Amino acid sequence: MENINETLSLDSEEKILHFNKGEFLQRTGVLSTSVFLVKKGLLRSYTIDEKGKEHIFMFGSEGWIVGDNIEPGEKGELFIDALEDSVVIPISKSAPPKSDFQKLHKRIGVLQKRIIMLMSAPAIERYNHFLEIYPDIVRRVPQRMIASYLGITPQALSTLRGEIAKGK
Amino acid sequence: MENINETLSLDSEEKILHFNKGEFLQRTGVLSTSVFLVKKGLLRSYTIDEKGKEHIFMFGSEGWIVGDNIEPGEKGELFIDALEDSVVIPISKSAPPKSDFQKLHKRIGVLQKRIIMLMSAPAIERYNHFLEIYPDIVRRVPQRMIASYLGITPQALSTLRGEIAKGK
DNA sequence: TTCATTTGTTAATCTACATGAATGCATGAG
DNA sequence: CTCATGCATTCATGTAGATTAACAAATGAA
Repeated sequence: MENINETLSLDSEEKILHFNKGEFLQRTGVLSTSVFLVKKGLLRSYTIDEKGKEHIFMFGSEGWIVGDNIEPGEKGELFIDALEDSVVIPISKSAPPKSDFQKLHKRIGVLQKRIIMLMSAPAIERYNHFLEIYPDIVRRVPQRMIASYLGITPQALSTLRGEIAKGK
Repeated sequence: MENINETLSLDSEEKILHFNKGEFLQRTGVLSTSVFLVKKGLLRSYTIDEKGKEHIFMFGSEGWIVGDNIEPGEKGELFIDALEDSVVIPISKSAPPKSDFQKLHKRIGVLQKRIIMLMSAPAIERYNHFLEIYPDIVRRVPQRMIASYLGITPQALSTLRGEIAKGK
């Protein structure tokens, strides 16, 4: 569940892309053919539901892969944007480099844990787990985004943090 | 989100394992080195939380991969057992066959959708989505397992189904 | 600097779903 | 077959977290 920090084995040609804070790497409804390895900075992927509410799917800082794993040929269902100025390497989904089953397995492991916690753990435990897993990200993004990632409202997170502070 | 029905490209030696209904392929706390491609039958993977409650992580029928994607070298956190007599092919996580990024991406896609729905959709929508995705599985497992997969209690699912029936 | 926007906090109320318990049915082992 | 166990349903009650709203502090653009 920690960073993926081995270097990725890459094909011959290796594109590097720069995105400024606030720029979009992908929008919902657009064909999605690659995922992004973050070399520097911070990305986030998220959906917007029919009520207009944002749900953050993943954060991705240095070493992580951020992407929208929909069926090949389908339109993406996630927005991906840069929360900090970022440098990324796009990785094709259809013709990937030799690499890196381990990374994919790791990624699946993170999602696995997330699902289990969404189903079985109350918000406060999910928050504490988040703090363990992403100690740095907590300091890099506003709380409302962490709430969104946890699947709760900013108000609920605020209250919950108040209780932690008191209980300590 | 539908079955993964292309044939998997495999290494030279290809083990085939048989499990009877009720048998375990993996238990929590045991070293987990491979995932399982289901050729026939039906598997399920699940955790048991500290209150003793079961949470189904995935069902896997023909063509699906079922596994416990924890860090290499870590102990598994899922139980995997056979809900029907099953035939599976173990696939190593550390030295995988040449195959099949597409399959992994597909698998990630399913998890992605699941997380998004757990965060954003009420139980009834998750249930309807489940019916679309796994029309067959609904008939193959008891309802309490579907409830578990959806992250709700059997009672809640029952009530919810009653409402759907009335509303129709 | 000034003003507008975003952020975090607190509090009152509402609701989806959990919990616990009782009941009737189906199933499978002996 | 018979009985025990598991399963689905319904109901009464409890609760985590949503919603709405009001306000203060921080941030950022002109």
